[in-house]
Amino acid sequence: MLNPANSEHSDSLAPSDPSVAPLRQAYGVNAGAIKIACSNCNLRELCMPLGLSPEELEKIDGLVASRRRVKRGAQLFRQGDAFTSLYAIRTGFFKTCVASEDGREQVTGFQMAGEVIGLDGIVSDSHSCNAIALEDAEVCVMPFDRIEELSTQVHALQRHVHKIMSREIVRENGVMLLLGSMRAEERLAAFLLNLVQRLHARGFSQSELVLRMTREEIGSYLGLKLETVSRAFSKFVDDGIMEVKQRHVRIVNPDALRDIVNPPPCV
Amino acid sequence: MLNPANSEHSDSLAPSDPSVAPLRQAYGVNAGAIKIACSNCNLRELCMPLGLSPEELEKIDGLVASRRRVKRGAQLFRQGDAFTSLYAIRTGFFKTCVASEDGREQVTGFQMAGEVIGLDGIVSDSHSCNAIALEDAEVCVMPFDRIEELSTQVHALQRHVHKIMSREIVRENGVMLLLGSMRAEERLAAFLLNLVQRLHARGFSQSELVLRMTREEIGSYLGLKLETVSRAFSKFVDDGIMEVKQRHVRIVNPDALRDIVNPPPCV
DNA sequence: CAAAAGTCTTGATATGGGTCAAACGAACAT
DNA sequence: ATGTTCGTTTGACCCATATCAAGACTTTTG
Repeated sequence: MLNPANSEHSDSLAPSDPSVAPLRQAYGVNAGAIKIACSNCNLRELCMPLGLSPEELEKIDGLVASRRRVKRGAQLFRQGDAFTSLYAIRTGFFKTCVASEDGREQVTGFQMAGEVIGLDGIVSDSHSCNAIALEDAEVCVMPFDRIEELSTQVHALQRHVHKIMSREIVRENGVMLLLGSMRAEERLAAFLLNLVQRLHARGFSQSELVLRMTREEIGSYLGLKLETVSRAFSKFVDDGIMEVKQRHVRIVNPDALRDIVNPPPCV
Repeated sequence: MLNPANSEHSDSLAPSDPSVAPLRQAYGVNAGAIKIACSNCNLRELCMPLGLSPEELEKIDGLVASRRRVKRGAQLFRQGDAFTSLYAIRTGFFKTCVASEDGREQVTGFQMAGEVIGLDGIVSDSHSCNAIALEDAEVCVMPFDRIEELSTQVHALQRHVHKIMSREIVRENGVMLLLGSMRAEERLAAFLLNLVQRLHARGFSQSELVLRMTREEIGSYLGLKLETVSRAFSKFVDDGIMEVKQRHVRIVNPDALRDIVNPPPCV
């Protein structure tokens, strides 16, 4: 059975940082006084390149100018804001969305710890989408001119920036495939599989997750109405593929979910 | 009236290159013998950064390792190919598309002269989509390791690469909005307006264009079936918004087309 | 604690676009 | 020139999802 009552702590997307906590105790300082340094951060392998030399690591430590807390519902940046920095998510969960002139809104992505947002702003020096925290969040602010400066010195960083942008392009290709050619249940199945896969990579369960977004936000992302999303969830429950209680989801039969996205060849 | 018969030359996406032609004559050499150099290329302002110093320009000239011709229907690269280079389109017209395991295909973009393709390959060192020429084409092959090497020396190039990738991300955001929230006629209107706008930036007509892709390919890009695309065209013709004869399109009432994409506020 | 606002589920009905089918026209090969 | 293939248009019908509506549950606010 799902037990939503006790999961608010364990399913947090912001596991306490074991690499920092001991330091904090040893020197008896508070979080604010600790130098902001990627070399100390347990998310480093998610947002930063691997295999850096000690010297390179030291340079990289200068990348993060500051940290910024964003309350649930607040905007990290909005359409039209001047672009200055990329943001690496330390804790919390975001959505990015674009709005057309006549008010239609489209969620373009959901981002979690270790992922980088703000890439949309580079091309025109101003952001073309909104980034909104879906739960209290903290981000590392990385001024883009510093990134560009350091990229010329640390080749692995340059590589990494290129890969992050390319990954986003490939991700959006996948969403286009989803929006252009999949049916409602296929879309939701693909979405859920993607979410658990990313959460699993961060040490969470492969089968259980807590959605941080509403049915309407899921629907916007998937090009569906909230009622359709709700019905698809109900269908999955009826078919014994998952248990759903509000935003708590447990995937009982992941293979069935995969088969929905990629129907097995009719033998 | 549309006159398809005489437009095969004038509407080519590959205007002859006036900056190269005189050189060719002066030295009595053929195209192959001319040094491949962006500094000579009239598309430079489309694929390369502006405001380079003479020294920087000279360095940039080393970027293009070779040119490659791609026949209509042939693939420049395909899903799974090793990633080595980005390609700047000199002449011709491409589509990029992704395919899911079960054979569904989604056109992710149409690219024309001056645009760069191949960015999808950076993240995993192998391409995740197919690039197919929709008419005989020629591309400049830019080995990506050279790009990264030069980027560390020429700041404007680094900037430029970042902007090109960001632009692609923003474009795909727009397609997601289109696929997620627009109706068939809105999608086609938005698509046509985008096409003429890009063609106009290359010196072609604002109102007349020749489609290089089939109804089916348009439909795949827009998340519609070819019959729906055809019906939307017919509707536009009925409403006097455009004239359509096969792939030749003349936009008679661009304002009406814009109103379809962005309905004017009900006063 | 109660009221209010927000979120989710479910049912009934409507509709935009998909599917199937047929015919036409253009391009191409024999 | 003539048959063949491919792309396009159009009609008839159908279905997946949208829309509208009501009620239940949850969270927030006073």
